[in-house]
Amino acid sequence: MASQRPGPNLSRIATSLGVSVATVSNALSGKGRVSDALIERIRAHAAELGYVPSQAGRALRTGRSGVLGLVLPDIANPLFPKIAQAIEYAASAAGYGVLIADSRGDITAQTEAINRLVERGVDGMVVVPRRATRISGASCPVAVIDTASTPGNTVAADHWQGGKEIAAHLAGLGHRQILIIGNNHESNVQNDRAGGIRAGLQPGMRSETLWIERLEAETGVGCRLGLAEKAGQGFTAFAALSDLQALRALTELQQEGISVPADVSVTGFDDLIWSPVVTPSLTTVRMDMDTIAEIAVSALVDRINESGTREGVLVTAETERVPMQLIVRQSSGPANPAQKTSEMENM
Amino acid sequence: MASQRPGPNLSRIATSLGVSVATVSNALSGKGRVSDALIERIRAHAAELGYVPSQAGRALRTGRSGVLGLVLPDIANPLFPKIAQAIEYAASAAGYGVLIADSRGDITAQTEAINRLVERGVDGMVVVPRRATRISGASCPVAVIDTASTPGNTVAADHWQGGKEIAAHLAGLGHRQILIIGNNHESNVQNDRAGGIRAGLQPGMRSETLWIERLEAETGVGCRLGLAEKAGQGFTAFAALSDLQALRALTELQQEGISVPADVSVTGFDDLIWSPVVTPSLTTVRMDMDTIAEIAVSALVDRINESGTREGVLVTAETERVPMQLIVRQSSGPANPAQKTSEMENM
DNA sequence: GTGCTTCGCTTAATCGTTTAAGCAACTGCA
DNA sequence: TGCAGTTGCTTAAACGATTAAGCGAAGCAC
Repeated sequence: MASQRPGPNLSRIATSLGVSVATVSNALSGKGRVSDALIERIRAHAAELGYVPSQAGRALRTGRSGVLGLVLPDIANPLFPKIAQAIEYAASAAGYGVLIADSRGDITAQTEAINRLVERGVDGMVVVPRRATRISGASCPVAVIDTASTPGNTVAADHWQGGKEIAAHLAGLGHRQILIIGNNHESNVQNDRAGGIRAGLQPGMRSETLWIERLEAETGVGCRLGLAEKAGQGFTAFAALSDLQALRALTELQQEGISVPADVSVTGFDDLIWSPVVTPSLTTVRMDMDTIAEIAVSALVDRINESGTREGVLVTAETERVPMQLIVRQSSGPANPAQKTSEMENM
Repeated sequence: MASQRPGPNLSRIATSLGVSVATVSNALSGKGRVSDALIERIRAHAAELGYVPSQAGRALRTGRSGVLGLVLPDIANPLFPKIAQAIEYAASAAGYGVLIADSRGDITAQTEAINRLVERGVDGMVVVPRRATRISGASCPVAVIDTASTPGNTVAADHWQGGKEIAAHLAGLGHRQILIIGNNHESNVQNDRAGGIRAGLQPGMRSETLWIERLEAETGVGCRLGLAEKAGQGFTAFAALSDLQALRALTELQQEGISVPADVSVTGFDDLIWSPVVTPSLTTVRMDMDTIAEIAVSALVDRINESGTREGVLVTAETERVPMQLIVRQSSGPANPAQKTSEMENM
């Protein structure tokens, strides 16, 4: 019934060559004492037979599955592709597989998802936490990717610095009144980004923050953001805390006849897939996901190799903040002098 | 060295209760002959100790890992979140974990990714193939999710029918000249969608197709699509084959002062994350990913359970096409009579 | 009461790998 | 020659689960 694996195993190689399984194992892993000649013969024969070690056998013996878990709790997060891709790449390079667990946005489901991963015997996991959830002690090393201000964060993009880049960019273009557009004021990431923008403002500049979820709670989902009115009040730059909000702002402004970047500028965060192809293409700030993933995975792998005891621990990395990179495109331009003052309110 | 798993195992439960491991195994799986009373005692004790079966041990013995592979070769595909989420959910419901393998868009890497999954001992895999690649015989059951016209396709959204829905919708609004905007003319999915649109046109209607990749090959990446000129030629509806292209069309039109939907209509495909929140919100066609994933996974699981021999086979499902659902939003409206004829060319 | 079946549990083998321990044979040194 | 140390391989015991086979005891029929 239990279909035997098709490929050859150690013992097949061993009998076929007239040696013991232990020798084959040693030869392939390079661990024990085997003569160079025999190592060569064994390796050649293994390759010829297309030998693939059984992860199950190895996992059972070593207590290590060679698999990392990836928990992505935010439903349909547009960053998902980049994160998953980067983590998979880094893990794969380190010889690990990646088991995904999505909790469909549900907070209790996050714990369930983590448990499923643990039951499957992952050696560690990378968690991109939902909002401000604490990771309850899973029984394996955990790396958290969120933002520096999240307690227990392992590594993340330097959202604060990204915000300062945006502020500096807009300041350099002559903007004085900036409307920050965020989605959720409880998000650590968005708060850090907004904080960075505010910290980067120069004397004489002011900002205001619009949280979409709050607005939608009053006015209904998908409502107008009322950006035309804000432009009338003298705001010349709209700094969204994510490209998704930037896109929403951009299209709303365009629809109401306000030209970007001639009349006002719009910026985003994350360099999501559509940012280069919309018109005008979006000025944004990109996170170096590959580096972040590599740091997270190697911190995890280090901890796995070092600790014999399989305790659940939040791992730490040397580099906690990875710089973000400003990508200047068409959606940001010099401040329109006509809108610099508040005279437009009366138009 | 090999850290022993923290939790209790069968033998711990067995000795603790003074019975044999086999009995414990039988009691928990409900397979052998064990008295009801003892089953109850064993289950209770296992639960109390927080027993979690070792997947490694089970996998080794049964030859089944309880893990499915998910191969998503298109780099940063915006559908990734929905697909991964749906597959993970369906697999999880069927008691399987999901191991991801992204091949970063590289075609040879697709084979590598598949091999990595096989080496990790997946019981089967779901492949969303890149372009028109054939899946070379992996040594496990494979379900392909692409489109009906792809050879070996297991299940997919009915892209053709989706196209017809769009055509019918636009026809009903009085549009007569439709510009189909696709990205890649080698994509089976996009061809089916375009074919469906053309098949759905009514007498007196005509369509033209614009492939962005071709245009970009001449004019450069991120170039204008020249939709204003097309509008001048009498096209009143722009039917993109993906929401990404729809977004590109929408923003280009808005930027050039053409109002959507007052002057022209724009539609997309896939109901991607931004579609409801842009202004105007996008009329699109949504695929039922949950159903598709469920069909793919259950076809896979059926095949896994039935076949003792672990051959590589493309599995088939009863339902090959899952209907798509038209989502009418703001970006499509009645055809503007002023643009119906070709008089605008001279304006 | 004898023989047969069924019940309820145990024994033991097995999956494929790793790795500690053991054991010849050989080397080097006195 | 004798003894220690090294080399090169083998033996065997795990890891944790599943499952076929075995085996007393009890139930049942004649």
